[in-house]
Amino acid sequence: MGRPGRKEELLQAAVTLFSQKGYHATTVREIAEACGMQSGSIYAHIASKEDLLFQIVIEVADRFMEQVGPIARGEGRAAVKLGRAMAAHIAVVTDSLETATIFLHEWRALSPDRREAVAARRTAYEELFAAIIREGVASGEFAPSVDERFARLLVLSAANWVYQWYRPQGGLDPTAVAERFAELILGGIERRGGEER
Amino acid sequence: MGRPGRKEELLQAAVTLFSQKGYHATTVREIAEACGMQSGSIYAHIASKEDLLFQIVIEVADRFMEQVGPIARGEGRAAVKLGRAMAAHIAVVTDSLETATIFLHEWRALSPDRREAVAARRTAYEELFAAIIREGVASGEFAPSVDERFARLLVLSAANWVYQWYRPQGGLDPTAVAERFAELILGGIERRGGEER
DNA sequence: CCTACCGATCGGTAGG
DNA sequence: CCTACCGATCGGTAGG
Repeated sequence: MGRPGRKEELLQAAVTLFSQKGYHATTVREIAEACGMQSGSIYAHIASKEDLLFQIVIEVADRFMEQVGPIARGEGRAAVKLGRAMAAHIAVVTDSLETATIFLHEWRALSPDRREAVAARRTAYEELFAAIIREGVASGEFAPSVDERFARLLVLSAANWVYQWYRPQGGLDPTAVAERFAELILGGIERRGGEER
Repeated sequence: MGRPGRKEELLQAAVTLFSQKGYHATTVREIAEACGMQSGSIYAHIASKEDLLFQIVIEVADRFMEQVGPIARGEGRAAVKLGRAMAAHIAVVTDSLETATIFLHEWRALSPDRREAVAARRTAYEELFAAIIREGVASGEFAPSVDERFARLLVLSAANWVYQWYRPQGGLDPTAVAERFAELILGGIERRGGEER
């Protein structure tokens, strides 16, 4: 045992270290030291190093789903929903940059069983975006030529890759990031016949 | 010494292992074993495990530059050049999927000096795409509202993320992948006033 | 949560 | 390129 919240301290230390150096390059000794305890003591709180990774990954996967799910299932024009879904996704990435980095970068380090569990959640999540795109095409908001799979990949590529370049100190508002991407993806970069979009 | 080409064998084994398990999870013993030698013998050919990683990363970085550089510096409409540049980039990713995965995923494992050298090449490379976008905006091909940075990020996010989902067995032609992305990015997904794009 | 320690394994070297 | 081996360090455990 020990004081409560001690496991959260370990998780937080693991988040910082895993996101900075990667899972394999981080040692349990470093995690323990960051919490002021001996390396062996860590196992009074967790079963294994991989458990820490798994908890981190699952938590952020759930967060993506919680934030984007209601938007995708809600009412409204597809273009608006797509913009909101992107904003919600990007907000999760930027607000939890370290955790999101681990989710997107370190899931390979999980054991096969757990990796599969994560992959299943991920597929379900991506389907939220696919559904919005399908709606837009069906309603005529989006061009009939739009390929559901590639449109989804484009949206999620841009939204995921944010973890690679976004730095909070950059002073860039997550909402602004999402808006620019949504504008580009919805309208395209080529000049239109008129000038509006 | 030893028979020539032995270093290339080691590099190839490292490529496979680094791309599958990651740099830190790969041991020099595995690399040596894949080439039928003892772990200590590897150091007759290379100075360190990190040297293998660095060579792999630099080679593919150069390949991106060689393939896309002439397109970016060449003549033609910006929209055409952007499509070609994307196609060239994606072809490098798909043709060298393992190497590209290491380049995009494992460069963090490099020592600070080498990481910086890679970052510098990367910045120069990204500038190729920025230049094409600038051209398109300047010539009026692209909308004046197009943000150079975000357009570049959108293009490179989609083109880079390919390594995360592309599988050669999928039977998907790299050219087709690039064409779909280019079409979506140039034209947008919203239906236009007319029906063409 | 500490002390003490485990078996395994790591990247790399010496000396041929 | 092998044999033999190094010091260090790894994730994790026993027994309080």
